[in-house]
Amino acid sequence: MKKNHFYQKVYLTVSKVPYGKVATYGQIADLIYEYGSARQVGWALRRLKLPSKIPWHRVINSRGLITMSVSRNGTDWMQKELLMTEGIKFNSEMKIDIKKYLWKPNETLNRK
DNA sequence: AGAATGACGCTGA
DNA sequence: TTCAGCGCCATTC
Repeated sequence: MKKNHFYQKVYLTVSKVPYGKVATYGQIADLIYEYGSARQVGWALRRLKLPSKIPWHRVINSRGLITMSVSRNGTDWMQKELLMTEGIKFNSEMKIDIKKYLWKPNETLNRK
């Protein structure tokens, strides 16, 4: 893959998400690829093989939900387990308080 | 090369 | 606020 550079940036950005925080696909996409390519972030994580040093479980959709998909071979529920381990509380609908846990790249990441 | 798919997001109802 | 529809774009068939 020639565009492996794209994935590297995704992994790098995701790695910067601090413990107990979450980021959305759109947020990551906006940081590395400009607005509009949120889906490609999902592709990058899908290619990621486990176990991985990348905190991929901290990446969720804008609704504050874990995107469930049969294509993930069951890694979706694993994500929930990992997030709970980080102290993130889930709602009755497996929904988290994204307003509280959303990562702020502005403060955590060094300004560009 | 063309069409379908997908770990998403935004807007409108 | 929640649900459905349309749009984006790289990867895969």
